[in-house]
Amino acid sequence: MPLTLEDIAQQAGVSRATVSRVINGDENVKAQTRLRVMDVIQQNNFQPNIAARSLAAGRTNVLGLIIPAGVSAIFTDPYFPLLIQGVSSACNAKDYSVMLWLAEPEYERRMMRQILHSGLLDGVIVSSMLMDDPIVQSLHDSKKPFILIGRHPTIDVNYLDVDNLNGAREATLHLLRLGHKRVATITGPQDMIGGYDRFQGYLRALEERGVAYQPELVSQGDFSEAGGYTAMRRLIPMQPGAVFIASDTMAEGALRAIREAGLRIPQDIAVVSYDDMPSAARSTPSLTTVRQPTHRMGALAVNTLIDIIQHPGANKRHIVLPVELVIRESCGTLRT
Amino acid sequence: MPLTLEDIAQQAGVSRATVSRVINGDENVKAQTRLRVMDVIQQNNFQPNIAARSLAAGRTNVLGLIIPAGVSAIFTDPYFPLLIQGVSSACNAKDYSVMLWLAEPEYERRMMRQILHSGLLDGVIVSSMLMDDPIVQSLHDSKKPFILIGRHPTIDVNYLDVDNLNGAREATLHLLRLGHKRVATITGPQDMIGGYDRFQGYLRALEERGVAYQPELVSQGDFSEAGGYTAMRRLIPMQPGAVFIASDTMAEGALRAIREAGLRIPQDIAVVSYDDMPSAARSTPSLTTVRQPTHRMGALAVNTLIDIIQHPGANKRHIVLPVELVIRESCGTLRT
DNA sequence: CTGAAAGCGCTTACAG
DNA sequence: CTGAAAGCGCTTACAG
Repeated sequence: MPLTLEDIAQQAGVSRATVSRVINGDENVKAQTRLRVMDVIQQNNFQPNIAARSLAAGRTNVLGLIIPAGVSAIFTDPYFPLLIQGVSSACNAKDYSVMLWLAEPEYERRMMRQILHSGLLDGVIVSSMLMDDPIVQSLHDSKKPFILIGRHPTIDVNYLDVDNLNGAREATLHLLRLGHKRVATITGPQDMIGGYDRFQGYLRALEERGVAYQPELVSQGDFSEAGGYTAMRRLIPMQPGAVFIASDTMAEGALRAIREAGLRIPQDIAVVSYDDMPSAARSTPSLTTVRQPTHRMGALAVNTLIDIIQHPGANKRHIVLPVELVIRESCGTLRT
Repeated sequence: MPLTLEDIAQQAGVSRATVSRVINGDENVKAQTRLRVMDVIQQNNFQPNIAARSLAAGRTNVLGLIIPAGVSAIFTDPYFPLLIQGVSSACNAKDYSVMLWLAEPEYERRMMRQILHSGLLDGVIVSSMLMDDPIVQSLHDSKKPFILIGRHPTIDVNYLDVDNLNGAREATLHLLRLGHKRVATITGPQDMIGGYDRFQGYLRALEERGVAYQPELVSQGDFSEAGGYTAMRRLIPMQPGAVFIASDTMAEGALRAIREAGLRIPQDIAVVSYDDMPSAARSTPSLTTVRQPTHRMGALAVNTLIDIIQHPGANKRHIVLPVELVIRESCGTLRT
């Protein structure tokens, strides 16, 4: 049987209240007592029972990470492993644990009940949700601390995002400045905020340069490799000279479609994409892409959420990280 | 405030013991009472407090999934998302939740304490461990139910595996039967059981066909795309006519290296790989590969683990799933 | 078939 | 600075 507070207390010659105070960093313990208790804890490799703590104190040091399972990109996009790694790593450092929820529609009610009422989670991180997903409203209506990765267009929530609009705008401007007239785009799903904002950034760039928006140069993808492939095949007959693609993973699929059509990159079609995943530099040709700090976002979401938990009354956090265009081969150079 | 058992009991006009029995499927409740109680539960969307249940009953309906964070392939190999999805999905169906532990060496002691002593987990699934990882021994020494994905060479544990040796053997035999003399291999790490067994399968095939083993035709990878690339570059000067690669993801890297060297697939170098990830069929050329049911393995691990939890005394489970060679373009056809 | 009661292992006012 | 005690919300022998 695992040891209990009581066991430690006996060995240290104090009450279990004192042991509890030591463990929870309460100031009001004599330094000498503290040391003695910590010694005994160390020696026994003691770990307090989380369930008991949760019941008594109402906290568990467990955070939930919710990702919709429906997103087909979850299998092909390194975004998710990177994000999960960032979340996990920050949790470890802060003595929190991660509960992973792949949100499947058929279990959504169960999931929300568990999250909101089971008392298992101190807070929740939500990533890559559809904008109209009722989960966000449910969380917002509850007392449960949570943070979105990706801003929300209508509900005032804590969120962490990258500057998608400006990233996409810069990427598109770069292609326009290189002299391309027919700059197409492969978008993400328009019901995901990241997909939406990146498309808006594309439009903004066209507008700034006085280039007319041409609907036939827009092809919607789903952030997956296969979706990028299909979207590019629809685009090729429109003879774009360049294309801004809303994710590296879709770009991989698009490159495949371009190659199959017997066209060259960047000579026939120049490409700029988004994410700067580790694979972008290894691609053939290497991808010019907008770098976002995915791993760091995961970690920052954790730290912000913990801060939210500890300061329940504070204002909503709106954190927007800058992005950066990384220029490689796929966009080509100035057309002369 | 969330409702408690007591609230439900009052509304239903019974004691909280009876409500508890209904929730936990105890037979000894009159059908009529059961219906009444279930009605009240439904109406209130009641969810029992997990911490309290855990403390009282010693179970949480939470399973842990441990994956070593050190594996570089975790970012590039769709194996992990697929496995996680399988685990998550099966847990949802069985009313369990998933705690994800990316095992980072610096936090390993903390992790083991939490897993073994915090009372948070009913059981643990461990995937892709190094063979000599002390986690396995720690779990084995504890009372905590657990199952390995991938067999263990020396410790008698519950495990679920695919027939790696025979899969690799079939893959290699296929290349030999096509008439190749110099069949190379890119292995996985030899301190991971999957990497080891697949290399043994390669050796077995050579032996069966009376082909001498040539160490210069063996190049070790790490299950990542980049590792496959590097390993293939070492192999190309040895002029292999074919290569068996221990994962699809490494094969992607190897294809890149072969292309860069100006060689054709399969005409100059034939390729067979392992996993049959969704990307294998989309690759150019499409990959001949050994199919393993990754998603199903995740789900089966969950169901087996739950069974282990419910039958603590039973014999150790050793489940080995069959694999199947899927023939596509990358292996070419009979040389004439 | 049902209820009263003990107890799971913590935290935290409260009193000193 | 420390301890005795109440209480968190469940489960489960035990008694009837």
